[in-house]
Amino acid sequence: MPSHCPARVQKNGRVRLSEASSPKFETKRVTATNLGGPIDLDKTLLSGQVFHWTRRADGSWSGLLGNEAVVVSEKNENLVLHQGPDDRVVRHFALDHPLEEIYAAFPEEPMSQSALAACRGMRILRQPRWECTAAFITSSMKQVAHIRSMSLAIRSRFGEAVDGSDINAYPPFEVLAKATVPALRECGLGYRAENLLKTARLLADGTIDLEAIAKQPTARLRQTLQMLPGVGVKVANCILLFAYERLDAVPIDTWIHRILLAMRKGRKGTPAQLAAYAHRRLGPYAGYVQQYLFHHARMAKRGAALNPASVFSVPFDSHAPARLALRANLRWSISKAPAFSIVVKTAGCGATSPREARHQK
DNA sequence: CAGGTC
DNA sequence: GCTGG
Repeated sequence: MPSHCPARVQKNGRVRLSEASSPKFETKRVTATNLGGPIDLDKTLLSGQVFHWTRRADGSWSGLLGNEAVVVSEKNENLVLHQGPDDRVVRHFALDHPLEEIYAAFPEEPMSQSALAACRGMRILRQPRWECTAAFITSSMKQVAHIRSMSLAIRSRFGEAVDGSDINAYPPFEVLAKATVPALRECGLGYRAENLLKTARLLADGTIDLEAIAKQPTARLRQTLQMLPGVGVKVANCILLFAYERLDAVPIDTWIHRILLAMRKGRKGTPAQLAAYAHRRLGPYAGYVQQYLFHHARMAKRGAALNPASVFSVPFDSHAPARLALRANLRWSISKAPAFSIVVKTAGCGATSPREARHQK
């Protein structure tokens, strides 16, 4: 692709954002009728599955798909493509995922239904394998915002400029394989630098081929991925879900861990037992359910900081009306659906404050 | 204290 | 055990 053209993009990255959105780029409208279902772009790109996209003042999003600049926005719940290769963009945003079928498979359980009501339209992307693998190797014990800053730092330092984009492409593993631990640490990786470097080298010398292993069944693929340094069971599940379209894979991080405990009314268990429970309880699209629960819980906490009463003192049952209204006429203009409470011990439908929940842990 | 790993 | 939002 044309990524070797001399970049019009300066190093300071402050390139003609206005030009990228100027009328010289034809605006194509991707409608639900010809290309699949609707999408909630904000929720999709803010849910911590991909980290380099930037929301602009006008609400559109700019990012990269491999080595190609992409600009998209949302209109009437449809994806609007302003710039980028349409076929690949549509595939990336997974507009063919059968959302209604997926929603029908969501568990009849208050937290899942609450998350569904709040996050309708959020899609799980089909991400490039290496970029996704690398991003989640750097993710351990990091906040989403910092994973993003590490990704951008690595792109800026090691990646190639992309015509029409203000950020660089993610460097191929062949490039990172030749990097050094100190250089990677300067991108903010800390102890993760060594893992990313070792993984890049394993891929560069052909020990593991991220494309070739895609045909492995999920359990085996998970084991294969865990051969990479820095990839444990949680990160492996993230890669399975976000880069190998294994929609039943359930990454269990601290958020999902707490939520699963709440679903089990506080009953603990080994990691394997919780994973088994998650698959039983969350169903065939467990990975989708997981992503909705994750994003909703994070947003609920953010809201709680602003207005604690509005989020955490809502009993589960109070969501029922909104839920029913939703199902009645599949409209999803609910951007302010009530959040669920995360409680470890639920006595009836009593509200539990976040502080109490924490103490009960 | 944070989307864990070894 | 690294490190920043």
